[in-house]
Amino acid sequence: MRSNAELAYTKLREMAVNYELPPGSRVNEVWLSQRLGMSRVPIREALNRLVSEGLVRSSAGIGFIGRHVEAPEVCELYDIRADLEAGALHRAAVAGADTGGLAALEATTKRILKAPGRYAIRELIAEDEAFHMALANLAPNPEREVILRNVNARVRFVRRMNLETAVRRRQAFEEHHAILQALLKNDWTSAVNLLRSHLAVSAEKALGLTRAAQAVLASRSDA
Amino acid sequence: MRSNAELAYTKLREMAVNYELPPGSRVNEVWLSQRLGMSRVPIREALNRLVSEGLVRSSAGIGFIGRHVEAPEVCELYDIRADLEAGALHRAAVAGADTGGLAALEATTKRILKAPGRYAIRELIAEDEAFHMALANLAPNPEREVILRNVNARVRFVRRMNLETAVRRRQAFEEHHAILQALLKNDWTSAVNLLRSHLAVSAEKALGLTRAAQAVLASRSDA
DNA sequence: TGTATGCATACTGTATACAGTTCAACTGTA
DNA sequence: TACAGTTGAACTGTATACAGTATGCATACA
Repeated sequence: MRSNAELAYTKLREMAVNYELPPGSRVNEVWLSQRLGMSRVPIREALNRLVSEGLVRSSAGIGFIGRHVEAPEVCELYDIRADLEAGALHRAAVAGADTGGLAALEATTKRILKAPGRYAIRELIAEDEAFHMALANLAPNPEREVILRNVNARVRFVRRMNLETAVRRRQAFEEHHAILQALLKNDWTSAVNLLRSHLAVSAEKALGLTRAAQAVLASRSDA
Repeated sequence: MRSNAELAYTKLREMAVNYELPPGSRVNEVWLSQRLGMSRVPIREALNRLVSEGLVRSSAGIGFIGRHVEAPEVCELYDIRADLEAGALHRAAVAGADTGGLAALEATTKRILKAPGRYAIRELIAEDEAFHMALANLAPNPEREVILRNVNARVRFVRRMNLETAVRRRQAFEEHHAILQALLKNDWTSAVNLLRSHLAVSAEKALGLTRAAQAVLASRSDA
């Protein structure tokens, strides 16, 4: 039986990732407490964890504050992501990691490329993140995985906007395919270079979407 | 006036960094509450934040547990550190960052190299961390800085053991000096390579010290 | 009409209480 | 002597209460 604090953490983390905690404003603890059917204490415990994860802000005397889409933050997180993912792939190359396990990933990528338009955005996001995590985990490092999962969560909103058009979907998964082709040929140098380029394009697109993301959130709070 | 939760966070974080919370055992909340002169609530709020920062463990029904020195974790954190720091320096190179501000760092490094034995270990640790952070911040990225500060805190204990001998001190700061020399000549390629080598050596030394660190902690708990 | 002030309400931070759980110490038995 | 079961103290998770603070709103004044 999970504790109330754990339940609160799961729910509030999901809300924070999706910008459902009021961006730039105080998070109303009493309202959340009624909404989640528990006292404020486990909610505050969960919010404290989310503060350390960069998913909620806090301010003395004010309490907890919903995070906002910030272009500099998106940029910084994509840079971190690029350095950790490319670094991991380079480490896998140096270690001569077995790439056989990527065949399943290649099959999935091909299946998506056949008809990118018929996939739910949330499935594509999941596949996108799984692809990148699988590559990084060719050089296993649980601590790096924790950081990447956090970075993924924090940029998921703009990343998903980046995959809303068929054009961008096709481009992204074709780039995945090219990376996988290189890896399956054990052409590590090409794979690392292709990954870096892919991440640079993704960062540029995501950054370009921060204004649109902010507009979406603004219209939500007007409603 | 800082809140009790903030005071608790500062104090408990310091204790966690120094392995003063019982490694592998339950953290006694009542004892801490008496010790810090406040109720358990702000202490639990602080401990929750430290859980998300990897400085404390938690287990359902058991509560909070002090972290241990783990060789795999040290290794993983050093890999992350290497990828982020080298990545940052590479970004600074690409951006043609101004290295003029490093002259002060070079002066400090030279001063330490004159008589490494006369410095308190805590000063050397601070200078070591400041050196690396200054290099990383040649390509400013506040989110990366947060991660690096956390990684530094988590490996500080073994890192400090690595600087307890004059031999290792001299070696480390000579490597700093070489990196700075390359940077002041705008030889970015050499600087990145020297930094990578330096970090690899540091990782190896730190990893070699995990057993000794574990022994130190074991003898503490026997006392 | 705009701004300042006062007040009431809502909210935060945290102390305390309590039900349920964990664990160390003890006892009985093989 | 070792081990399983029991017991009770200590501990955790969290609900509730409350003092202090933030904020929104109403009123007064320039």
